Amino acid sequence: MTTPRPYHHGDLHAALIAAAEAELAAKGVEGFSLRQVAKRAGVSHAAPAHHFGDARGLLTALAAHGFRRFLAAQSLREGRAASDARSQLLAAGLGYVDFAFAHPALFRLMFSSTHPHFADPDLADASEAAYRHLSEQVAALGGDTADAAAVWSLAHGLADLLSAGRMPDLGGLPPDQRDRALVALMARVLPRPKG
Amino acid sequence: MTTPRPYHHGDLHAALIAAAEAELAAKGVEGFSLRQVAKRAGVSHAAPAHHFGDARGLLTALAAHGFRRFLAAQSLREGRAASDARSQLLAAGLGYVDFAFAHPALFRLMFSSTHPHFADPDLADASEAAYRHLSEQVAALGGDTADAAAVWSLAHGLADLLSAGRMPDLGGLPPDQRDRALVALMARVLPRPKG
DNA sequence: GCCTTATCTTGCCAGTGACAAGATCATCCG
DNA sequence: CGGATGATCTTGTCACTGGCAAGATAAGGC
Repeated sequence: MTTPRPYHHGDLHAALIAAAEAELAAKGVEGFSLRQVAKRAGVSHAAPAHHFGDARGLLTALAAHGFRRFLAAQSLREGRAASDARSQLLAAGLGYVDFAFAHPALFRLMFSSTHPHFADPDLADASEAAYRHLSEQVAALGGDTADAAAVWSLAHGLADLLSAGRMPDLGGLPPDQRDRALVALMARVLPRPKG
Repeated sequence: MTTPRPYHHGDLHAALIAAAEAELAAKGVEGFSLRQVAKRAGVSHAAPAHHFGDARGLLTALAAHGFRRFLAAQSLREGRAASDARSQLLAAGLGYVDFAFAHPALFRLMFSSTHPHFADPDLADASEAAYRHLSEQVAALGGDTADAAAVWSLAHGLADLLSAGRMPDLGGLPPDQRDRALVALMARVLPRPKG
């Protein structure tokens, strides 16, 4: 065999993001180590610097990648839901919680960390796209910015508390029952169809 | 003068918690350094170990201290509000957000960090007291556990997003307008007084 | 075919948390 | 009063971390 791994990796950029996500899931935001990421990717400890500058740069790229997958999680739920605006918004909310539940450390990196550089254009784009999606859905239901703030806060609070294990009663439910409970909660803050 | 600081500090336990809070506020959860805390308190880098074991132990104590002040922030608002159950619950919600806004790093340590040892009896007591306070207020309004989950999630989502600067429209408002907007949002999920 | 440039490695430095061993002090018990 | 015990604090060391500098290797332009 030998193939002692060529000096140039080929696609180290993508490999490092994948390794960083695995490292993040394993050790959490606080235990994240750049050198361990490099080891995971099979390169030397200084290799990431050339692609991302420093640890902050890598975490910024990872957060941006996370926001795109965050939207994808919502789209997945929307695709399985009825096409009316109300069902679509509730489905997006479930996707919001799905993502936080499935990737708690990444969710924290995206929403509860000061490490990523949020002014980075790529990250700003990705996070703004997520917010834009939400506000468009609320607008489609006839809601205003106050409605958007209510829906967002409730979904975010549920996602944050559930992913942190702070709501064991709700988080411990079987998936289908949990979904029904979440929908009932989120329905409370939807813009009223009339008056 | 001289008083070259006695070998024994006197109340290093409390001094370290105060120094840790200052360090946390200055550097955030991610940049927290035990050695810097020791330097702030004017003791050697190994002194904290005797009182808190390790860094995790110090952060655990700090989180517990934070939860007690968290409840105090709610009580402060409640004392200024009308005495009916509805006003009291809304006041507590404002206190919840006040605390997150005033101490964002500490709030993150309490709710979005894996560093504190949440099974620690002192910390568990303090955090359970906060949850108990909320659920009692919801019960006083005639609400059930679903109502409590809705109120908690909405208040928590608002606190988390506002303290992270993710809701500039709402967070940038002058305090009195912001309070009114927050009350209007939280009023949406209060248990309905009648059927 | 040579030179420039991008990619990756090795080696180094200051800073960190944990631990061990020793110094200082407070308190208890005779 | 005084010696012993234990709590408190310091100094020294270790492995590990992130960032930087210098060198090795490969790819691509001329």
